[in-house]
Amino acid sequence: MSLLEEYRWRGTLQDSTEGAEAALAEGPVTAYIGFDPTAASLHVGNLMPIMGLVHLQRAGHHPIVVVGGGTGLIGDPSGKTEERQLLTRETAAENLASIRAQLEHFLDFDGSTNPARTVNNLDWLGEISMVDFLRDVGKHFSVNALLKKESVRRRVEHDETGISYTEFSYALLQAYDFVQLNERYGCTFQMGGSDQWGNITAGIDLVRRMRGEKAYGITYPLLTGAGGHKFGKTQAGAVWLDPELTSPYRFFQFWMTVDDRDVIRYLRYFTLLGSEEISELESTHEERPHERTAHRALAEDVTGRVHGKNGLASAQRATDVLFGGEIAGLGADAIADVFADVPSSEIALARLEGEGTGVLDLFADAGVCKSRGEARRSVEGGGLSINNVRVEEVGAIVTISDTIEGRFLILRKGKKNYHMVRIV
RNA sequence: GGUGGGGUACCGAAGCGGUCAAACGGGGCAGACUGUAAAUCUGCUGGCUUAGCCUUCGUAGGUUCGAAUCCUACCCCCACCA
Repeated sequence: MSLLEEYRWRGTLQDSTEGAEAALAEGPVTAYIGFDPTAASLHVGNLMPIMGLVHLQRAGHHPIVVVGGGTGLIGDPSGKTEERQLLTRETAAENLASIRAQLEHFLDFDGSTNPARTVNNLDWLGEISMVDFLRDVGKHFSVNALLKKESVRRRVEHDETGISYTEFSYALLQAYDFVQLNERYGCTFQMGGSDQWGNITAGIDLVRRMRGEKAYGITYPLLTGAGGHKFGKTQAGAVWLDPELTSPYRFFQFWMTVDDRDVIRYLRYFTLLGSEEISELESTHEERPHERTAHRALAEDVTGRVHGKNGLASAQRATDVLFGGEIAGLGADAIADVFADVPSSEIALARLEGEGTGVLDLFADAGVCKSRGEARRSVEGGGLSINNVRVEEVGAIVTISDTIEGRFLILRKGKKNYHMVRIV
């Protein structure tokens, strides 16, 4: 199966420029995707492009990840209604390093035949002089055409926000990236989200004009969840790949609670499972949805890739206990293990001795509830429990005798928000 | 710069002297039902030492027994005009 056929059945091919398929069929090509170094970690929203590169590399092509240290300093106006906050060079460089580390879970950077590589476009954007840039690059762009670009026009038409000259120039920089990558690495492909179409074609044109070479582009669709929610956002914010920001347990749970209508699609997008396996999961899911087979497969595959065997194992252990068995039967050591990934806090032993501590304070201090008032309301609505026993009274008192072997308290809000309090 | 309109809780949006911690909708949280799903129904959605008290309606002052509501100044936004 060719690369584009792979993308097609997975539903991750939105569009491709003319001749792209033939060029890919001829032999290994070098292709790139750009990532914004706006944060020190990638999040699940970046998985689509990452998987795009994974398939590319598996098909024997050469992936290049461009972390936009230079363009990140400028800001892409696409999809933005307001001027962006600019990054500092230092931040961009730090973020780049940690992003690269995360990508190593997906791509092979050491293989001898077609290793992936990361490059920072600041390497050339930081060097070129204004005069050279305007003469060599700017000359090829018509302002008239730029003004017609959707991303620019929307901003130009809105007088209030407008667009700065800086962001207006963004498309030129990205196009110039393509030229540089073509020159340095023989790169002839660019991939990106469908909102990048304009930037990609601008790059292709510039490669043709400045380098006299034919280049291609393909785009993937922008992701939306079935409920119309933004993909990858939870009430707690983005779902990050960094275990410090989103624990493997939470990460696993994110996939376990995906809307039924999305789960098969996500299996195609975010796992390497083949079409037969996915079809099988699909029919299992349709016949016995309560078994959550498809969700489990999705969560296991993605969590395993991002957090490794150990991360996946601990997330699964916690999930099995929390959503299957009883906490009551477990010893403190087993609990410590299971809850290693669950959010936790500490409480002084002294507060549980004698008088003990009120449940409202306990939940508020642990951060499970934002305030005592919220804790009170949750108790009234029957939403809180300690060690899986529902809290019935607003005035309930917790003492050392309620703890698990004097070491832990397991707080829960709602059905799936667990929190461990360690007694110190 | 001129004229008119406006800034209310997470968002949108009512309120226009007391009965306003502020209608309604969305979102969020929780409960029920299920399957850790969706849909639906129900409750909650400023804080606290909770029959009460405290802080909130752009900012700062003022009038009044009493202000989100009236007055003054300032800041910001929107529309039209220049």
